Amino acid sequence: MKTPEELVARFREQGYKVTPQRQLIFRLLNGNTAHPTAETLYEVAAEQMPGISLRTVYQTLSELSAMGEVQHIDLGSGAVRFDPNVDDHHHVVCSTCGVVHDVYVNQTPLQFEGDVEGFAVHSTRIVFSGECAQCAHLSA
Amino acid sequence: MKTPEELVARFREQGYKVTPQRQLIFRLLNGNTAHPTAETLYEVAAEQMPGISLRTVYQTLSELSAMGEVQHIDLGSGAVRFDPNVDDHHHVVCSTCGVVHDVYVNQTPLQFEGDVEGFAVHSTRIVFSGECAQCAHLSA
DNA sequence: TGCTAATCAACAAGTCGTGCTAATTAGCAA
DNA sequence: TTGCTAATTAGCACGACTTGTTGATTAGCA
Ligand SMILES: [Mn+2]
Ligand SMILES: [Mn+2]
Ligand SMILES: [Zn+2]
Ligand SMILES: [Zn+2]
Repeated sequence: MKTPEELVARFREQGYKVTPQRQLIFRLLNGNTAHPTAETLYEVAAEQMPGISLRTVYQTLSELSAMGEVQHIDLGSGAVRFDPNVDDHHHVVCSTCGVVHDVYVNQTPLQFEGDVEGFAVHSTRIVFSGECAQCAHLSA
Repeated sequence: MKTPEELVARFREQGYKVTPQRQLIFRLLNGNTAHPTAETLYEVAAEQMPGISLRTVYQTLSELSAMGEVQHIDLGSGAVRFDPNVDDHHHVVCSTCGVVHDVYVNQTPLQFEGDVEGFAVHSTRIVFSGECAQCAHLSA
């Protein structure tokens, strides 16, 4: 994702108004590695701006997604998570606590075999599931 | 997934009754590579057994899933898909028509780097997205 | 044969996300 | 500064998917 300042410029170029709500969301996403859901982002936003609506958070995330500034990640476990990291990367997910971390896989593009003659791969998503160090500690 | 005959035995062992509905679902899943949703499986089932309920299809799929006989795959695009293939395999998905095919990746386990000290990987899911040969043909 | 699980219809509910409306606010261009 | 119009808000509804519940009926199997 671009910096909040660059996003402000980008939004103005596109004819979108630069509102305090949007700017707050830009700042909250900037450098955010938590892979938040819209809901959790809303909760943090509401602390700094009581009265902001969940609807607006969803709306701004959709705009950023359409602009390619954030990625949305569906791990199949409830709500979609939003990721300001749009580099080519993948994820590890702790099955116990649900934490999500970025990982980088360098053997890509991956080779595969199967009955998929002529299939043109555009993107590859890898999700590693398991148990994080903290959860392993607690259960030990 | 085991064969329908083996599943019948397995269900009886577990104290589950072997009903015509369950047996039909066993047969419909056997060798099924379509990665159907509960709904699509229900539609096919209803042709052969008018009156079977969607609820029962969901129920039986849950039982099979709990027994490890089917896998459920959430591609983040609507309903969960069910897969009687429980081998270690992965999927290609056509973004245009939604078709899902099995693929096998042999350079697993994959290496990755990131801020994930001490994370124990239990499973890896890979989804290749792109365009299938048929869709490429039609759009050309 | 009889106990009990399974099924069914019908409906509700929960989660996630979007749509809509009407009123208010406020960004920004002229 | 003014004025057009987008944006926000509250509030409610809805759609998709899945599970829960209830009460009546069916049927598996010991
Ligand atoms: Mn990420
Ligand atoms: Mn499969
Ligand atoms: Zn954990
Ligand atoms: Zn296709």
